[in-house]
Amino acid sequence: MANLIQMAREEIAALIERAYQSAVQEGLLPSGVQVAGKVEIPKESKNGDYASSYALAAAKPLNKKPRELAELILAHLSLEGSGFERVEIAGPGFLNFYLGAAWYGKVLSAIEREGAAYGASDMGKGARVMVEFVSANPTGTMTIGNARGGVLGDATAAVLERAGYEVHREFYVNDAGNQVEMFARSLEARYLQLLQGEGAAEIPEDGYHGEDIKELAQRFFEIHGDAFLSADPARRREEMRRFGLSHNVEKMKTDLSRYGIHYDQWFLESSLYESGYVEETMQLLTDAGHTYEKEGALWLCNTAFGADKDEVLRRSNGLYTYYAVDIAYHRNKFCVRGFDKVIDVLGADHHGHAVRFAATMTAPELGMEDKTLDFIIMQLVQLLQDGKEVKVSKRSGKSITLSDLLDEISVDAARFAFNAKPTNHLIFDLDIAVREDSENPVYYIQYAHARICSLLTRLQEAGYAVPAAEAINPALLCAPEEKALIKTLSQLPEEIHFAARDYDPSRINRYLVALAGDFHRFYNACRIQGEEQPLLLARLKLAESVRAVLKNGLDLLGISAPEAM
RNA sequence: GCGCCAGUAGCUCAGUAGGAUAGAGCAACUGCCUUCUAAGCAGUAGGCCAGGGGUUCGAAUCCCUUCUGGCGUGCCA
Repeated sequence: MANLIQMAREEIAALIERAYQSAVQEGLLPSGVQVAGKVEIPKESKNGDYASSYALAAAKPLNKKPRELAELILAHLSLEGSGFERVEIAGPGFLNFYLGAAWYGKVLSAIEREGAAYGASDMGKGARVMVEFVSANPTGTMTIGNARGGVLGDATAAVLERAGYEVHREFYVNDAGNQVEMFARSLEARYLQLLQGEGAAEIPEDGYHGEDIKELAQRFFEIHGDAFLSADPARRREEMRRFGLSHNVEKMKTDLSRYGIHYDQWFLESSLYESGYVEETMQLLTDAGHTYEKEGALWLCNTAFGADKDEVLRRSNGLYTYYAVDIAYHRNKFCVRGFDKVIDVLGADHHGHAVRFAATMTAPELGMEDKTLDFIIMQLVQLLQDGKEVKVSKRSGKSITLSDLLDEISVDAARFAFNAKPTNHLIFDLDIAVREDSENPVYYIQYAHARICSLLTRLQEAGYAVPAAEAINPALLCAPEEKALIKTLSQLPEEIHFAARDYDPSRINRYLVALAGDFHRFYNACRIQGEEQPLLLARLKLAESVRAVLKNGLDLLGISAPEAM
């Protein structure tokens, strides 16, 4: 699990610390001054492979001019036995370090040795983390927003797994409560309309008016005929509810699976009612004195925990609210199932809920006050077609569903496009996503992979096998394009580390674009076939390493790595 | 009103807990295939990092403030 970048950073920090101590010994600098000089990778390689701002940061506490201090450090700095071959002072006092050839060889060795695990770390130390995502209401079809949430959640989970967490992917099925009741009533109305004409029944005011409800009623009719026409309405609705939910949940499972998303668990909201856990949780809050009754409803005194308003837990009609069940659900995640950390991926329209729920979490009686619940709030997706915004409206039936989308564009393109940026506002341009050409960056990456595969085949036919990392001379890989490429290869572990830390898997997309770009530039500048054997073998090894890392990253994102295009 | 997210090239976006001359991709223009995939590469052009203050050696980045946009502030989920 080599993070060669981090190792290089630590090495530089140690080299400077040693130089500082050595200057102290000679009485040139005061002792005991702790300065955390930052080691960074300069934007331009002419400023070194790594640069330390130590002299800039330490100038004041050491009472020296930055440039002067840098000279002093440099004079006491020994690169003997380090991965660096050269260090110099530049600009206002940066210490710029240049890597030696052996370091480049180490990168290729690490990729070879670690294989598909390259980039992994033990950051999570095996902690059990649940990522709950999509959790679309089973009263309808999944939207573009769910498509984004699916990719974001799945990719975040993948990145956390690679970073050493034990990850559990969960879909929360809202198969109980008010919305489901509305769903059943809407279905019932459509069923009755089907049998007795439009005027026979009316969809409830807050019901579901979409075409999908009509279709579901039609299917129900095809199976049961008019058997439920004269049945007890409560029984009829129960039957239709069950039918509708199971149909919709199956559809979601199918669509998500087609999308490459597989859950460890589909958790039923209804199970929280059945186990009495909702009731128990409410009792807990009531016993603790955190609730009050007002106008026939039971309220949670959430302002006592710092929220901006109180929440209704039980409506005056006796039904529990989403909020109440959500408290029970999160208690279940932490206290029953024992997750160390829980991440909820939510749409921006739920951010208010996230803020208020965080307040509720601090109620000590719930047993979650010291637990980690993180929210990934993604801004809404704006859909663009023919350069114009497509208004998403469930009611008008104009919304584009996840399965519509997958009929239009490849899973690879969708997974890439929805992970193209962090959680902020995303503009999804259908016209670009549909295109299978260079306008679509996913093909840029896949093309690099396919190009290398073809290259490897050609060389194999010519009798050259990919050598072991130990067998090549890394000093031969000295062209700027080769060095840049290897440095980018070395960055995957760091990228995964940051992606896991910040819950930002879109870093991997950007990383892969950069890696593909570095490869294409290398490919253009450096030939392989026809070179002297040592150089040919070194470059062959480099190409194979790039292929492996591209595959590695694409796998992480659930995107295919084609061998030919 | 209050809260959350945002404002960087014509468009879509990066900018790795403050670093050196602000970067990609697309679109535009100019070149590069008799040799490993041109779905590629090289180059040109394109910027008051929304505006204004502050913090310091140094700010797109941190603080304050104004403006603009999206979302939230339901006995909806």
